[in-house]
Amino acid sequence: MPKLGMEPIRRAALVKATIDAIGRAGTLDVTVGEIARAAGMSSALAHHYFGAKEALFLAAMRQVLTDYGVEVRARLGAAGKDPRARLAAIVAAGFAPQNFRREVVGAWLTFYVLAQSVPEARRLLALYQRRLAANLTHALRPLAGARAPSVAARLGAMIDGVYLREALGAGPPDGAAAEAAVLAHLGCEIGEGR
Amino acid sequence: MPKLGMEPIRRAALVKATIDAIGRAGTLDVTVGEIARAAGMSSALAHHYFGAKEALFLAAMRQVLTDYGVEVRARLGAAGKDPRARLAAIVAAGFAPQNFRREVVGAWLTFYVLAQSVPEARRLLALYQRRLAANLTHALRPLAGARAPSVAARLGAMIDGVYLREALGAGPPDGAAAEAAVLAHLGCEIGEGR
Amino acid sequence: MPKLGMEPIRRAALVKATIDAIGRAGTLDVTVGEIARAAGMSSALAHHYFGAKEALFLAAMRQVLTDYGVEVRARLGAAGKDPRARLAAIVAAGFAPQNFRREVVGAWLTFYVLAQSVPEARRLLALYQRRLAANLTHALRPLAGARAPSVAARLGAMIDGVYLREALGAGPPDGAAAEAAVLAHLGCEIGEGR
Amino acid sequence: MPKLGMEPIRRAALVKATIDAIGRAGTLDVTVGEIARAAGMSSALAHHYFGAKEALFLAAMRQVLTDYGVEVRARLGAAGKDPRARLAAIVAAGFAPQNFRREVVGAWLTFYVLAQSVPEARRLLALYQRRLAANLTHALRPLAGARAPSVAARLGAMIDGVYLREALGAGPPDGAAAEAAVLAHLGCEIGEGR
DNA sequence: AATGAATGAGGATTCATTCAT
DNA sequence: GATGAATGAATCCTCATTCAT
Repeated sequence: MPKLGMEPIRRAALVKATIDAIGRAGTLDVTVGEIARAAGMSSALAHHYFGAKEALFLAAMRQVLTDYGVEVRARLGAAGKDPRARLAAIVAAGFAPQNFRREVVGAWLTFYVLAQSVPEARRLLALYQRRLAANLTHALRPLAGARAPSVAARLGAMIDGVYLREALGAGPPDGAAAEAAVLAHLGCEIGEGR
Repeated sequence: MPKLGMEPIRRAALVKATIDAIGRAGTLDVTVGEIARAAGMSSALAHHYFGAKEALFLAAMRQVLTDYGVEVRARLGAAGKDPRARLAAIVAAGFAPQNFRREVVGAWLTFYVLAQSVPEARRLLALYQRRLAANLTHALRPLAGARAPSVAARLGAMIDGVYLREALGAGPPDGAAAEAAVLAHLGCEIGEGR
Repeated sequence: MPKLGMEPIRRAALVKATIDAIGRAGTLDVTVGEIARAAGMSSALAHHYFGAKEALFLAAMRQVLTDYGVEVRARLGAAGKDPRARLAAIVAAGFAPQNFRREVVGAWLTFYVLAQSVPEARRLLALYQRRLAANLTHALRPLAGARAPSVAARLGAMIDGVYLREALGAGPPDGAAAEAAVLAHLGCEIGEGR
Repeated sequence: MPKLGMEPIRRAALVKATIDAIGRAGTLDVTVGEIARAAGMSSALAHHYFGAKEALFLAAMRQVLTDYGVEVRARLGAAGKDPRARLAAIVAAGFAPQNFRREVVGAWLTFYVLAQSVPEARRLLALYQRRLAANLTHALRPLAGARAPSVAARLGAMIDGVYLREALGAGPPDGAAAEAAVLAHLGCEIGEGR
């Protein structure tokens, strides 16, 4: 008995199932059938809602980036005006338990790969990187002055690098350690905590 | 016109074609047929020599890691005893023109993904990471003392992060800029050049 | 023009086509494509329903054995209590026109071969042999007493031997002659009709 | 260093390897490569000597039939003139240890299948059956008179049936039991040993 | 809204067979 | 005499996608 207004529910379920499936498999080699089954529906319905597999992947990617963005904004809101606190908030957002689960980390990495062959994915990723850079630069301005952009670039790279390494670690990802590594780099760049 | 002793030649050609194909496509979704054709032979022959697609991928990965190792050793040999020079040599090896071509960088990223689902790939990557960490730690010992291991970990993450970002850059990868970013991080960690 | 509830229809059509194809070819070397085409569908659909070629073969084998079992039970039901009549019924079942067509006989032989390499096929065949032996032994008890089991074993072998020879005969299999041969053996074993 | 006069040796080795391979696998699905390797040579050489896979199979079949014929003649020679002894000799030949090994029995069965699709194989098998029938009929003449041909036919079927069942038995084939079963049938047909 | 039915296209893999050496 | 090299031709199987219900 199909119900009305199912569309958003179905879409969300599919997107979630996609992220989980990709993250768990560590590959983009997941079938629409698998995803749909995990989301409790037929693959035909998945196509009905997303039209094509790639669109489903992009929606999943968008979701991951959106979740991250939401987390960042929330933490920035709580961080107040202090630049150091704002930087810490941005960094912490990426390693917060919600977004730093194994599936999400695994999915993130595969999205980097997707970005190499799918222009829209590349655009999404570039957008994320620009926003991150902007946030970091803004927060760094009072602390690093003219060096802010280049420090932000390095900080962004550091975040990605640490993330990447966690994606391949054996055990469950360790958010605290990851965060500590990035903050150590940051402290060094802005002349603290040596 | 079959000749004798073709095996090593064919294998090398296939490995090279594999790296190129994966790097160019930015995906592991390349067919054995494509690769074989690029290497100038039938897909059946590729299977004859490698048995299965995965073995071909692993051979390609091994090659990339080997090439990197060779580069590192060569530069370390030329760097002499000075710790700072040795660190610079290790960093520079990763961004040297031979290994920092677009295809190689793209392939490298996909290998990270492969490592998520193929144990042997994971092992290879872990081996590379351990060697890198060991090299860095050793060179850092005189400069950072007890901090050497953690500095090495961060430096390794930074290298990966910068590499990752280059993999997605629009233009051809910029080895010099990448190297500069990593060295800036290093300088900061060991108290120079701010 | 897809309809609902096609599955049993398709499965049955595939099983029938498989028996025909194997029987006609006299080999297990029939492609899924051939079978599917003969059953009026794509090979992909055959895989959809059976998963793998072997499963299709086993289903065909099961069908042949089931058909035989049905025939036996029907004839036993009609044979009443008389042991001699029951034995004749069992023998006749194997050579009844429905099951003694060239394709079925040919298929039967190839299933013997399949049983040599596929455990499940071996199990099915063993089951058939046990049932046949049990039926024969039971019916022979009043006529052969303690000798019943060994007589049943020989009778079973005779049935198989006659079947085997018909499978290779030039013309269409001759059920009446085959049956007569087996009954002659039986008569001899239980002391009649010499 | 190729030697002269290798041809008969190579051919024999290939034929033997073929029988073994088919018997062991219980299928005709053995590759020329496997067989050639087992015979200690390249598959190219196998083709050089036999031209095609089917010819190799036929040669193997011929060998099996020849071996059987040799055995029969040897035992008939030793049996003297007594009809009963001659019949026993013919029967025993089929179940003699040399020819009643698992591989040979398995191969025999697959050859029956081969005969269904390869005319030359059918001819070979028919030849074997005719000779067997002739031998049996001749020996039966003094014992069964005009009934000899039909008794011979049944006896042949019995031999095949018992052989077939041994081919599928779990353990190693039991020649003695098989022979006993056939002889029991024979005794019954010619009025002995009940 | 939802799905079972259905398929075309494609890809990995196998293998008999050929050929130059 | 012998073989490594090489391939074309299959074949199984998977999967995204479409469609009628």
